[in-house]
Amino acid sequence: MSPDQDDTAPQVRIERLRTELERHNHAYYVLDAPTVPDAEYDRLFLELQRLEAAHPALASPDSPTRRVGGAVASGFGQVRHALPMLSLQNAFEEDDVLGFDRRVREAATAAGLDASALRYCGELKFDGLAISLRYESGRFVQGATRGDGAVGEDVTANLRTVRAIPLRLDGPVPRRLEIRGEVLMFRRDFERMNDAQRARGEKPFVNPRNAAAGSLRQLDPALTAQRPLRFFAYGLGDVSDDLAVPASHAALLDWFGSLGLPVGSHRCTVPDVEGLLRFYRETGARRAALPYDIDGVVYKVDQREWHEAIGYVARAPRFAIAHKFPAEEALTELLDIDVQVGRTGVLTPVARLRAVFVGGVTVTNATLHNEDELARKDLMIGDTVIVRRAGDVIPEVVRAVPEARPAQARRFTMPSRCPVCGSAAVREEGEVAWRCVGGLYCKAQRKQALLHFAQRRAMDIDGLGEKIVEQLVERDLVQTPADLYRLDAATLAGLDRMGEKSAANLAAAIAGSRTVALERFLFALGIRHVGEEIARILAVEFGGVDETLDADWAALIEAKASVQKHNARARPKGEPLLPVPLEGVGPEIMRAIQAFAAEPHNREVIAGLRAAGIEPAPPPRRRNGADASEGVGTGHVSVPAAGGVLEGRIIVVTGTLPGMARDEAEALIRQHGGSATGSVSKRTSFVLAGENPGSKIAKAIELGIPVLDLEHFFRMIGRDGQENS
DNA sequence: CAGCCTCGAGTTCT
DNA sequence: CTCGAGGCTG
Repeated sequence: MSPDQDDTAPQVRIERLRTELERHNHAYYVLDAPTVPDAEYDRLFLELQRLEAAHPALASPDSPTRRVGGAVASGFGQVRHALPMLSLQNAFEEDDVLGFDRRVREAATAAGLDASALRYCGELKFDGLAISLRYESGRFVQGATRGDGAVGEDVTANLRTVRAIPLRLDGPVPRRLEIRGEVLMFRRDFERMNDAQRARGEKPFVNPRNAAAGSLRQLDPALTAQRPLRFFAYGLGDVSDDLAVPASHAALLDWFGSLGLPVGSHRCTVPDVEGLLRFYRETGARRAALPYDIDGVVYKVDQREWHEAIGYVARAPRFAIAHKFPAEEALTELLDIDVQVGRTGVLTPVARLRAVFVGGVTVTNATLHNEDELARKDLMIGDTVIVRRAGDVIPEVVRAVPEARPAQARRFTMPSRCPVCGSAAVREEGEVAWRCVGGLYCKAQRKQALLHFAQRRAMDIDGLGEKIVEQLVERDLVQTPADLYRLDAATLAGLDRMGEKSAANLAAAIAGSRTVALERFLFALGIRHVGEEIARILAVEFGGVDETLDADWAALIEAKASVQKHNARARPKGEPLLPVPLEGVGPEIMRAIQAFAAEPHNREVIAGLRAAGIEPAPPPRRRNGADASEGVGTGHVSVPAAGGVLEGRIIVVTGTLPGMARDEAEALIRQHGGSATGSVSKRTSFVLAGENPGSKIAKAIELGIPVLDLEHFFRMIGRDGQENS
């Protein structure tokens, strides 16, 4: 370089500034110990920016100046993870942790390892977003969200702006190195950001987690750059070689630290499960003092080389588990109890609560289920109550705090009249629920009936949601489902929150729903006790709407009872077993259909629907013998195929399947001759589990029922995995 | 009649 | 997801 430019050529000065700024970033964001005043940092930063602007040839994507954000993305590309980002099994009770320890030791022993040498590493479970960072030759090249575990979104440009993420790693590292960790926001940063947000008249975020997620998904990286995001590394993804990588998990975290990656400060290495539980309790006690939110702790087998040997259950590693803190509870006031009217007229008491922040969201409503439940909890309006987010989602009023009951607290009684239509409300003998007897005269029931009719699993009228139905009923534009087909786009466009375009779309959706499978149509009618399953049975048995409604139900009830009596009798003489008519449909359901069919109003509605051009397509003809399906197959009907690989298997689907809706999976199961049910029991053949499976997994493990993931399932039905675009 | 097993129905918030 | 209740089995 030219010797006349002081002692520092721009190239050298730029490099020095970059190194120094990164060092300050590291001190501030990773070590939490600032080394220079902010003003000094800003001065250096500005100098670097100027130099880079003056020497474009010296620009580099890993310069700290790039952290302010580059070009605006028009969407996020997809990144297939070289190694899938698995989710962890959850433990809620100590017993679950003991079970985890037992399984780890069994698996280790079975793999020929000395279980007495086992160590565990305990660390915090950050409440943020899991991401994966790819470094090539120590340089940050790509970052992706977890997505469904297999494919995530490319958020490289946004992650570049996160100052806690080093753009270069410090030290010898594998040529290709993938770091897994969590992006999150510190509580104090979150508060400050929200204050600013409010000051600008913008909507504040609900909690640090949502703020972090929202910030990371900004299309403009410059916006992300202004958000105070942090990062903690906790795991390893794909690596090109193992040479520099430590053998224990605890050492791995230390190594991350030495490379310049932030790692959680609280962790432990212990020889046994007692040590883990101690760590859990200590962490729980310190939780509020941490600067960020955590939702539990994570335990991992410390010996990394044991991990593969210990193996995986379904999509989750068996060598690690997340021990969650109990559902967060909060105190609030029971302001009032409202009564909602459901599709079948059931009156449901709903608690109106003083807004309270619990488990990461603001809760204002909670169902109180029914009169008995209310009595059990002995709630009075005005009570201070404990609210919990049960099962991770649905808020629940746990109980009242009796000491805090004010003198003017009021007792609540179920109304004897429907709050919507004023009809009588009755509670049938032996039932828990009060019901409005108003039927379709009741606007609440009419609305719910329409919503049920339009729902995806019924007529699938896209765009006919609560808001629209509300207006259609209130303006008397629609009384019955048949009226829907008389609406035109112009009328629809006259509704609030409806433009020309959406009105046209809705009109098209309504018209398009006229071709429908018979079982969906029968389900859509909303006959009491007739859900999807019973509707399917009826469709297969009767093959038509009239055939179903005009059947001699009284005779069928009789016939079924006598056949069952006959079959139940001892038959030593080899008396033949009679085929049971309508298996799964008992007297109660039959009476409900009979009552529906006998109601002239229902017949009128059906006639109206038919006049509107609705022609439910029957499922393939039922075979009397055992011949193969010659059926032309009217299309989207899923009757169990005889002879499929899954014939006779009962399968339960739980969790989110990567790249596939739950219904699709269930349809697939039926296509291959299996049956899909909703609850795990001894009869269940196996459970098909996706991401974040629910309690069904626990039940399956308890009953010793196999758990498969989508890949295994595909293999089982002889279809290759990833065929979705 | 008791004890499963399923299905139906209702629900919260983003 | 959870609860209630109908259907079926022993």
